[in-house]
Amino acid sequence: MGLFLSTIINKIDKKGRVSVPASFRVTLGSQGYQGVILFRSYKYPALEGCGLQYMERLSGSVDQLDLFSQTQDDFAATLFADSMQIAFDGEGRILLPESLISFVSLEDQVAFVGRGATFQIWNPEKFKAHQEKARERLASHSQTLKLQAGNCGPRGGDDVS
Amino acid sequence: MGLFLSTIINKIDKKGRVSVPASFRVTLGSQGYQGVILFRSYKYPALEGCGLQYMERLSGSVDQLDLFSQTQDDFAATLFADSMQIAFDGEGRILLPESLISFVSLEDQVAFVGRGATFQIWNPEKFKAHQEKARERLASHSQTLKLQAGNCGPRGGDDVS
DNA sequence: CTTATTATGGGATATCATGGGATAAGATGG
DNA sequence: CCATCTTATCCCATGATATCCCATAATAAG
Repeated sequence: MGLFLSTIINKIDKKGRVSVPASFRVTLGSQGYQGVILFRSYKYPALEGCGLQYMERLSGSVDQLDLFSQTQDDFAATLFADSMQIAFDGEGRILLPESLISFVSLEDQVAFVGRGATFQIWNPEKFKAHQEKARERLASHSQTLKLQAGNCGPRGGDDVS
Repeated sequence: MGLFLSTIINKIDKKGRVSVPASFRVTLGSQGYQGVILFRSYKYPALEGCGLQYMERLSGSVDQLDLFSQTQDDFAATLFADSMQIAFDGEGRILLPESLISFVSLEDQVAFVGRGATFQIWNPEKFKAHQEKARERLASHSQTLKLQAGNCGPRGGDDVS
């Protein structure tokens, strides 16, 4: 499974269509579905995005929780209920529902923000401010990162809440 | 087998008919029956919904419980005795029995709530409140979900918080 | 510099959701 | 067994919008 890298800003038109960056489309398509899964972030004014395979893995994780347990119920009520599966059109665009456009305060541009195994969709101005804060935090704490061994690539640690 | 995702709100008419969302109809139909299985939730003022194939798997799980045990009796009394198999009409609608409408306190709108392998039917206002509580519970316990391994083989899952 | 790919924009068509009415089927009573 | 009533099923129409198709401009790659 490929990675979502870079931050790419595309336009959203009057109908709510936006081109998904070509590199993201390749990574998404390799997961078995020509489209995206989107849901509202719980932490930021942004959308969380991933491919179908990633969502199926999440689904498998929820299934491994005890059937009918409170935790399973709560994940289902938030994660699946909030997710939208949106297919690419012939030109590699998706149509964003008005509810998600409002949630993210999109105007005429959309920022696709790669996050390794997943990506986010932001209002570009808001993301800029968010990124500055992230840089400041890393700099002030001199944060480091352990490089994972092997050829599976970084899989975990992505924020979906 | 596809996933039930999103929350879609449709109208219920005077006859008790409601359109099953097109994406749900596709997922349900792929399970071998053009219709839904519905039964009353024992935890929430909602209906549990699934496809025929899922109900068959549930049946297989209950069959593995001890014959005549209290648990098996209880499951049988709730899952099977209470279940209704309702076919789509020509326009992709189902007719909800008055007993289920009352149980869920439906007025003029119905929320179809995707939950991965199954879905629920709620009164939209009640679901909104329920979803907020679920978010709060997940946030307050900092619940995490181990991402199920993909095709990297049987390694330990990674946290997604 | 040329070609290919990607992104953008507009319009037509198909699908979905909604609403109403006719007909058929099932239940009930005589 | 038949008649009647109720309601489930089927059929049709309409409006909204999602999907599809096409063209053009911009950018990336060779």
